[in-house]
Amino acid sequence: MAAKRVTLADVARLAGLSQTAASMILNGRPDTRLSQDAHDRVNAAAQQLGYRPNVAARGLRTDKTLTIGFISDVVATTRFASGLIKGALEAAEEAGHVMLVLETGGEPAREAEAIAAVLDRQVDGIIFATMRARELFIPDLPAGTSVVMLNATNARYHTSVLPDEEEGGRSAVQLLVDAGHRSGIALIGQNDEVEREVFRSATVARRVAGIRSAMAANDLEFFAEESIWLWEPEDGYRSTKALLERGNDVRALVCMNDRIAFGAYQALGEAGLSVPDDVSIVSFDNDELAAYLRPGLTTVGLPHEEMGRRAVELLLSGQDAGQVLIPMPVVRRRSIAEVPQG
Amino acid sequence: MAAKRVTLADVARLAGLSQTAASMILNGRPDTRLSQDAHDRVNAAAQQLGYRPNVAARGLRTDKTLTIGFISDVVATTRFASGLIKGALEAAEEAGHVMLVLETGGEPAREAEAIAAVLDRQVDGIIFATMRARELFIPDLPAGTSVVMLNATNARYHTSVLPDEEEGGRSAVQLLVDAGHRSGIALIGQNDEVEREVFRSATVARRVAGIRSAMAANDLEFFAEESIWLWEPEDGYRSTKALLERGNDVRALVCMNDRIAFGAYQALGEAGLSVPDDVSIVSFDNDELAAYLRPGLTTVGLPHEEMGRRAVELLLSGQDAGQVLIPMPVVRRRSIAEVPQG
DNA sequence: TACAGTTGCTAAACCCATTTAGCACGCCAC
DNA sequence: GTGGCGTGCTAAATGGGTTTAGCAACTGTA
Repeated sequence: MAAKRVTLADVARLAGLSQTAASMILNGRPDTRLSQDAHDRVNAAAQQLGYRPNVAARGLRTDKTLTIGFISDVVATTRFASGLIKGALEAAEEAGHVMLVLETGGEPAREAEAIAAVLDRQVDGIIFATMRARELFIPDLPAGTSVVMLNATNARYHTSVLPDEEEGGRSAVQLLVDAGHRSGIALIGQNDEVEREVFRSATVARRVAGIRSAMAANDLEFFAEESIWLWEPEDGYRSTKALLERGNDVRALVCMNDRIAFGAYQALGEAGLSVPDDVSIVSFDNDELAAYLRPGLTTVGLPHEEMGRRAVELLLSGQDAGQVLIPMPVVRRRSIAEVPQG
Repeated sequence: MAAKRVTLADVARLAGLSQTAASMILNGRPDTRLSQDAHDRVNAAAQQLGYRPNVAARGLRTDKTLTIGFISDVVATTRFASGLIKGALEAAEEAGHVMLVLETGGEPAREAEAIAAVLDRQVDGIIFATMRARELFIPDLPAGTSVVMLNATNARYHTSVLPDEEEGGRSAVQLLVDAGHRSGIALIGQNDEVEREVFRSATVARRVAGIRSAMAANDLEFFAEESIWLWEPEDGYRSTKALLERGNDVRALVCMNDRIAFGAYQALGEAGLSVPDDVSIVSFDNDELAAYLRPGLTTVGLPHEEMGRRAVELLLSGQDAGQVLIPMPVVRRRSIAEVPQG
């Protein structure tokens, strides 16, 4: 970048005052005793020259760079959690900050590099984000570094922002209950028996807990639970197909995410069953898919933007807020049918 | 960020040499006449203290911050073009650079703010990206600012990276031709008659041109062209349904993008027609949707990652490369059936 | 009149690096 | 013995801001 910028010295010179005076006036320092006239001259000069402070130079002295480091595994580069970035970017912009975005692919070596890179640039704080909520191990950071975990947790840094999965799980079941569903409900994507030993993520466990607690509270039971290792459409398709072939009377499906639900739609369609007249479906995430499906999929959404937003706000507020749970919004579309009572 | 870092002065002190010597040695300056012993002592000291230079301080002197500004309308925050960011992020990382990511939502005021913000931080260059390739108007930048347009063009800054849509358009038609399709081919999403006056984007025009040139080269004609204003699944569904209801003998669809194709699958499914046995489909973008569909959708992909990558490489190389066209990869899945000749 | 207290402003240090200019020493040649 | 040169290193300037310490002039009070 060539073409030298206007500096504070230029402003001071034009205003006929010292650099000190110019600095104090432009920063609106309260206790200074500079005259109104001095204020006017400096402001006019700055205006006239189009002066903008050099953030790097200022940061050298003040240790504030108005810059946040956003380090994630694959958040920026996959579509699943890009809402996290969106919310964070917006909140940062509103606070007059800017975000350095780095991705590590979850590799420890790149992660260490990323941390060093943002620290070298004197960021005001770091947000660590993961696509799938999980405990994140991060190397030692200089004492005093502000950190917020986003969709992640960490033993040393307690401030973290997570979706309120337990409540979300309850909401999903409640949608079915409110529509009058009492039997023929299957869970697609999770089977506690089979998955006793697998750890998917801290939040999936909570989602399941919420689902089960709402089922129990309503005296309901799943007549089937299909375990799925990967939560992709293909898997949802196979799983639902297998369930259908076992010949049960399926009336409603709780799918662990929208991609599974997408596969379920495909299997149901092939079997000549219609959503929601024959089978109601409720799911999680509010993936863009959910709106594309016919009929639209009713789902309990991941509040990614709100989470990203809160992470930045917490980071800049500097307080240790512990775990902040963001409510998961219920997005009603047309995949749940009312069941006549009786 | 508290906890003061190790500075060059610390290293110099520990090595028993001047700061000058330490700086020169750590930067590997060639013409210096410092002794091997001095080199060893400085390197050891830096190692021992875990010294990392303060990029901001260095940038103040050298005008290089190893930081790139990435300003886009909605690239980071929607899933459609996040590949652009991914490629750029990777290339930046490989070059030891870091990216400041800002989004403007396409609003001129936010754009001006974004430009000022990255300029205030002395970035080494700026990449302007758009989700839908288009001519982008940007305010005056200081002379000498390095700029690359990504998936966009600009009158003043000529270096831009775009998908090779014309060739991509040809590829799509060629897939059908190679499979033996000669008739019953419809175009979904574009009708030159209707859309004579609408400007979608520079690249859509090229895509269409490529499609038409390949059709002409093979002596083929579309028997129908469905214009669609928005390219969403819902629109693709309606459009295809309308086409089907007109009772033509549809054998193949060229869809302008994967979301339209998604809707086409739904309409075809409802009409009891199977892909690809009854109707073959080829499309564009290689959206993640394409892999979710059953059968998988054959599509000509947007090479977003490669584009992002090239944009960073061009920016850092500093040369004016004009328009760089990145080939669109053909992604073969199962939505095109072979037609028996005769 | 003299001393203290305000008022209005500035010189200089500082942040952390890079870079320019140049010093001190040893050696060689004449 | 001295001018010239190569060797090995450093003091100080620089980049663009913020901040501390303090100066000079004026006002008010005893």
